[in-house]
Amino acid sequence: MSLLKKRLPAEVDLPLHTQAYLQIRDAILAGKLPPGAPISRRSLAEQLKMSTLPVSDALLRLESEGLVESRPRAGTRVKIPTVSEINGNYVVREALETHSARLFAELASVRDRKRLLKMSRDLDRCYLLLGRTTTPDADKHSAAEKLHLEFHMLVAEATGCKELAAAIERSRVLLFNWLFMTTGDYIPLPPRWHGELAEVLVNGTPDEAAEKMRVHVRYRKDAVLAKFESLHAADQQLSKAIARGPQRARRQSALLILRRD
Amino acid sequence: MSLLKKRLPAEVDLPLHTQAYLQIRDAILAGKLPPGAPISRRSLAEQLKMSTLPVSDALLRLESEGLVESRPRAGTRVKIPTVSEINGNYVVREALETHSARLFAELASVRDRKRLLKMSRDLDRCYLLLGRTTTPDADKHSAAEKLHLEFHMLVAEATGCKELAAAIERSRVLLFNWLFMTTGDYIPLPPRWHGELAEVLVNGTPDEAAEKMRVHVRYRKDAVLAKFESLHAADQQLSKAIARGPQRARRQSALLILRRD
DNA sequence: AACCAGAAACTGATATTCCAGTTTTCAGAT
DNA sequence: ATCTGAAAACTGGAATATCAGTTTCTGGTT
Repeated sequence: MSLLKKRLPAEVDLPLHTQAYLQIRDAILAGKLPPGAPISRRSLAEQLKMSTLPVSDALLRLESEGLVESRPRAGTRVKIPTVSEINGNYVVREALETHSARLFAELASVRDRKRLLKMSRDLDRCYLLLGRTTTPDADKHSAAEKLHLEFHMLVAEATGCKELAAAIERSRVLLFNWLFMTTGDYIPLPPRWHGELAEVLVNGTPDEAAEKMRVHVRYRKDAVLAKFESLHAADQQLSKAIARGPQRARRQSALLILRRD
Repeated sequence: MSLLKKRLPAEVDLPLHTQAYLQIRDAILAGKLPPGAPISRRSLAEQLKMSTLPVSDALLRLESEGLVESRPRAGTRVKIPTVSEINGNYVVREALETHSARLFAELASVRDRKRLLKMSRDLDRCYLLLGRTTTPDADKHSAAEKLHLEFHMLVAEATGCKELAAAIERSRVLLFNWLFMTTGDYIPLPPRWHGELAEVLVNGTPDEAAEKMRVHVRYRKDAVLAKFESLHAADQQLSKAIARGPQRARRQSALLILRRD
């Protein structure tokens, strides 16, 4: 049984290494390949019906983007971030998103401002529902995060600067993946959390927008970091073994859900 | 005659594709492969004494970083940026560097603050000398820009966040390369330009540092953009031909200095 | 049981080879 | 001279095969 779809016909005219990149990336982001999961070029090539060469190209690219880590001649796996890397990611994100917010307040179109307000209401409603459910649902959680991503990308794209939007997306993709590691207990957000943010972005001065966004980005940072630290501590020996260790893990842990077909 | 060094012995234990990446990148940044220069995987592989495969891997990586552009089955060349891309690069850089300045003011060590002040004096002196010379010297220009890069990297590294420093370096490397396209007439800087910046970073509040850095980053932006626009306009048909056109250009222009051995 | 060495299995890296698409060249027609 | 079109040259993409390093397995020793 394969974890991946086989050759979407829609992507048929892209180079194989691009198809491989997109499909592996999607599999990781969808949680089919969770952090720590070993990746075999050969079996992946078989599943994707291509040679190992385009798969290697795709993995090289994913590695340079920080989604995957590889040790020469030993193995490749979905990257398990360190606490320091997560912290660094948040720092970069704060830089990019505060600037994005500033530019949005300065030059977003009326149409985009209205769209942002509407999306903020949807998002708040979505999180509210999520907070009420007794049993944590991974799918709903994932859907909410996807909407959250869309919200921030709307802000970035409304600035009209593609490069800024791309940089923010890169930064967010990593965090998006890592959030699945902590899925289970949900970190609650204040009510109207995004509504208030959108309000300031739409009607506030650029400085106010930037500062509001700064608070927004920082809000989850400490909670996420603390959770990662406790996970790493609880699982110290496994974590250490994995740091330089084998590719094919056979044990499960609170931190990792590893699969071996 | 080869443009590239052949296999540095110091890098001998790195994977070949990494060696290729480093050497090609250095060749581009040193101006041996100027923007627009065609890149042949086969001849490059021969020069580097390896097969085309690691060279392809290296070029794929350089492409994802924006230093090189490739059209399937047509050719690869050092990237010629558009005006919009240069503008986007400046936007991202402003976001990263203002945040870097803010963090520096907040938590840089005394040692790093002193080092920054010293370097700012050296840098100002360097630019002063550059402004006085009658004939523009590409080597001196390059040396000054290298020092300039070091200055900003010191600020970034003193924040203690590796990911932020890496993001700033990526962003700056592109501009560094593009600046060589405009070498010839020098855009003068006010005296004590970096001295004043360093002063605020070292002694000012985080907000003051961020705003000072914002002004600093924006200063050259308009001048650089204007120059690029005029170059593109003056060279419109060639520029257009190149946009989708042939790999091996045989003509020279104000914009491009293309080589064919 | 715990341990250790050697064999087997697997891994990523690389060379070689071939293929199909693009560009260039150049002879022949206008 | 200028245009045209077919062939030649070159390009990047991909498959296959092989190599050397790492990890895992296995069976014998203590």
